[in-house]
Amino acid sequence: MGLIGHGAATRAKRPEKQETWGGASPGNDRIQTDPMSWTDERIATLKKMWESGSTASQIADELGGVSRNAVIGKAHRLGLKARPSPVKPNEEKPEVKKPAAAPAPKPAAKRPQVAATPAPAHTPEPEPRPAPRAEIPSQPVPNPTGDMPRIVSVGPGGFLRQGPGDQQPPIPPAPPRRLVPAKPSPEIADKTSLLDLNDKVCRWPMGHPGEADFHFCGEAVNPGFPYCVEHCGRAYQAQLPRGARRPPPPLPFGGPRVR
DNA sequence: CCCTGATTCGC
DNA sequence: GCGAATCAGG
Repeated sequence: MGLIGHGAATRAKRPEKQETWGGASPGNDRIQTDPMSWTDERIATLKKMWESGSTASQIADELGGVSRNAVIGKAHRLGLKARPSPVKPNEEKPEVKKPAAAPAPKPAAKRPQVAATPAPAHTPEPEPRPAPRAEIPSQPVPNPTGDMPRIVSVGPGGFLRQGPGDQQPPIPPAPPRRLVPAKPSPEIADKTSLLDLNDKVCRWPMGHPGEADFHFCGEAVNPGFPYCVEHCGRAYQAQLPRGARRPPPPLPFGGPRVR
């Protein structure tokens, strides 16, 4: 006794999103009705974007009519999951508590969650972690003494450039992507691997670091450049003036929705 | 504070 | 099955 069930006292109600398609005016038949159920297409888009690394918010915004929670819930129901989640590194650590400090029983009476989770605390899954993977050197460029003659090369874009040393590559060409736990699938048989790199072959990364088939271009370099002619055209681009930002990332999703 | 995803639980 | 409410880490 003595325990008075004080409901949510300071719990501010924060309806994440209560989008109501108020636009559904009477007489408006034809077009899809409110249900907005998870059609196959919507699910497909959800999957695609989810696996693509898009955030739940973006997916929800793209799909429209659904909250990000709905997206997350659906994704989990679909069996999707596993993405860098801010909260969920839970890994039972054996013997890390102090016997003297006591278990420090947490009241945790914040909410009647009825958890009742026995939590066996058994982790019979050692899961052997593969050794760390070598990283790509940003710019190994052995370029030793300045014995390199001043070569003026012409890029595909018709640009002129001095030899290395006068200028450094402006932007790193490696598109940052989701890192994966390194798969043991050396499918890079005839591919140019990290060890195959030298100043004669193109260092343009193909794929994403950490992936099984990650390798390098390996084509003959454009004289004076770390990349071949083709990739020079991608690595060295004129700086666009402010205001002319470049937001055109490939949109491989099913429905190119324009807003 | 914002963001994120995970989870719970009423519907 | 769905998703708001809530939790929790960055």
